[in-house]
Amino acid sequence: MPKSHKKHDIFRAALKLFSRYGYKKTTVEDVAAELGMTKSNLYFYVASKRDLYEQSIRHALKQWRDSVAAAIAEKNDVVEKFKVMALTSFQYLADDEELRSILIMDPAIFTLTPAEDRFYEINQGAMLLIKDILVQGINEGRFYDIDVDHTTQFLFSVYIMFLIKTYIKSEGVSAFRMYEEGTALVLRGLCRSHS
Amino acid sequence: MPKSHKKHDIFRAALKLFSRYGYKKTTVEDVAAELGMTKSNLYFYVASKRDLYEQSIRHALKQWRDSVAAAIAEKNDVVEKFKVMALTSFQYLADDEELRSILIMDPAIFTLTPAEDRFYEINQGAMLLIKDILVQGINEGRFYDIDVDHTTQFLFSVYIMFLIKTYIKSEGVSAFRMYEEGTALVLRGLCRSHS
DNA sequence: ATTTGAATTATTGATTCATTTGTTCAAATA
DNA sequence: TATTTGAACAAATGAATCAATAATTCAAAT
Repeated sequence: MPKSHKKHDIFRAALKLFSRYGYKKTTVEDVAAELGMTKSNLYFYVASKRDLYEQSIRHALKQWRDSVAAAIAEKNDVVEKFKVMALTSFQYLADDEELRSILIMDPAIFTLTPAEDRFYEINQGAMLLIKDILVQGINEGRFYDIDVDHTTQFLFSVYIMFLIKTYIKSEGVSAFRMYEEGTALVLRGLCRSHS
Repeated sequence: MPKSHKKHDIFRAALKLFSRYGYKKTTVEDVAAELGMTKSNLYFYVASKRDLYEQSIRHALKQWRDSVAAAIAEKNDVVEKFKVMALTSFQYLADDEELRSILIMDPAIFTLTPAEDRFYEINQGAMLLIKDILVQGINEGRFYDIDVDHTTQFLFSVYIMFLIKTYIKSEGVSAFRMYEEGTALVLRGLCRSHS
């Protein structure tokens, strides 16, 4: 079995247990047992319990981002791209119960501030998805000639805020309606002409 | 001295000490001493240490809201009102160092979720300021015919988010530029015609 | 109506200790 | 060589205790 696939199994097993019992209550031995190996062998793949935890989350976050990127790639029209991005990136969490559960137990994973973001590179990748759409919209003359970087940061912050509101604190339906209304408002603020 | 003015003094003194030492490190006796009274007498005005703390914050938050309301009342044009609201409500904290300091020590004062908001009524008042502007804009035909309640919630959430980013985590200048860019974007999304 | 001193009750912080859990590593195995 | 193991060691944790500090009450005084 290739090592990368083995790591995939490890991270998925770890995520499963961490999401059920939380970081503290989950022992390295629990994870090893779930994988049918000894705990000392787990240390062949990760540096520490903390490392196992962070890498497991990293792994899940990357899958999320790639899934959104794939959905965007299917569209050509900028406005469609924007809408798909807003929707799928938001909906994704509804399906991954384990990741959602971890996020609730460890809300610091979603931070409003880049400086204390443990998953900075991954989120940078997510912001790039937004930025590319803004750039395309501006180049095609469909979006106003805005400050791309600051608007990207603005939109990403709003997005993170809604994830927190919807999934971490669970405002559910109400937050989703706000998200719809907000997305529409923002899209009007971006587009030169409205249909 | 009227009782309400006495309470004002008490809350201001308490805020001063709480902002300097934090909730735990500040004793009821410290506050009493600052006011030149005994701690048992302080209990004539408040129910508990917690009550003293919460009321002090409540007091400060009300002043803030009233200050913003006054600034808005000076303008007639909706767009001007919106701009003034966005600016003064954001700038206010820059001047009240004590409140800012408390907010940093107790970030839960600003929550993204109404359900766990200890200062719900006060924030409802703040949201009313936004709502009134939206209603005026729609009635005058200058804003799109949006869902007022959800848009109000959306804008208030975005506003709180920026307060957190700017004053609690201190992203300072960068966050302020985002706020400007965001405000402009939102205003374009609201307005029917752009100049 | 407001203030006080003294007494009571509730919290907190420091300390200890037994137990669990995280981590390392030399030797074994495939 | 890459992976796995068991045994040993080190670090973290939770429970229990206790003294000190701080919160709260209240009858009496102003």
